[in-house]
This record gives sequence, C-alpha cells and structure tokens, in this order.
Amino acid sequence: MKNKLKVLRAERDWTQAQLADALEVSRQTINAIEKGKFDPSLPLAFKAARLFKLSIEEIFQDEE
Amino acid sequence: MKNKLKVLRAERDWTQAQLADALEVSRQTINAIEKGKFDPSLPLAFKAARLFKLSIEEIFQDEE
DNA sequence: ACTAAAAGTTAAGTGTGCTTTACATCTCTA
DNA sequence: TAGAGATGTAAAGCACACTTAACTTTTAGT
Repeated sequence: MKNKLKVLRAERDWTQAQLADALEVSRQTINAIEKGKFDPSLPLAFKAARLFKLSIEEIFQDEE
Repeated sequence: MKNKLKVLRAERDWTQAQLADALEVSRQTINAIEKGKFDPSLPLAFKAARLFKLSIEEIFQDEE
C-alpha cells in the first residue's frame, strides 16, 4: 500500500508530529505508515481523507 | 462504520460465502463486517471496491 | 411440516495496527 | 561546532482484524 502522506504534509509544511496530532495517532504511527511498514486501519484512512479533503483512493494506493 | 455489502450482495444474488470467496476471506468475516462487529482492513476495503467497481466511500461510510 | 441452504453466533488462536518509551541519526541554524 | 527540531528505528504490550471449527437459528422450496 503506497500513500501520499509525505507529499501532502510537505505541501502544508507539516511535521509528522503535527499530522499525528491532527489524526489523533502517535508520531511513530505516521512514520511507519509513510515508510510502508504497515497499512492504516480503515477508520484512520477515512480520518486522513477528511483532513485533506480528498478521497481515500487519492491518498492511499493499493498495489494490487 | 456502516457499509452496503448486504445490498451489493443482494443486487447480485450472492451469498455471504460467495462474497467471502471473491474477497478471499472467511464467511464469518463477511458476516461480522455486515453486522458491524468490526471494520475491514484497508486492503480488504480496496479489494471490495475493486470487486464491485465502486469507490471505498461508496461501499463503506464512516459514522464520524 | 421437512429439509437444506443461508445466515447468525461463539470460542480459541494468530497476526498486525497502534501505543509508549527510548534512543540514534539527520539537518539546519546560531 | 553545538544544540534543537525532525525523522528513523526498536522492543514490549494491548486491541482488533481475521482464522477455523462447531453449533443454532432463519429462510425458502417441495
């Protein structure tokens, strides 16, 4: 599962910690998701979509 | 997390077991998701979206 | 009413999403 | 070059996504 969190953060000049705060998860969780260590839960994906005003599919891309 | 799996199944006249097969999960998993016992993982949500040719948001609705 | 298939439910087990704590590395600027 | 903020990484632990197996209840056809 790929994702655009790092780019979306960069566009807004946010740190991992700031994004973590906005999504109410730990900084390590954001780091791990950005680095592809694991996939977010569906509720967390929805939260990110709401935050960035994008669809889940625009933020996260299934690699088959 | 609400979802339209039961309706989408009904439209196609599929059983829970058939949908489970198509999504490569157990029948109990489909039942539990339909009954709202837990949320699917993001990869499983993507798989369902591909299967039904719908967006994740069209199948699963976050209730806040 | 019988039967069979479908749906519902429960219990015990495995893997992973996410946590806290802690420490290491990188980058920038004073 | 020292220090601060940002990022990366690791370990231990908890909650939940998902499994298999087994059983009960509902639904529909004959």
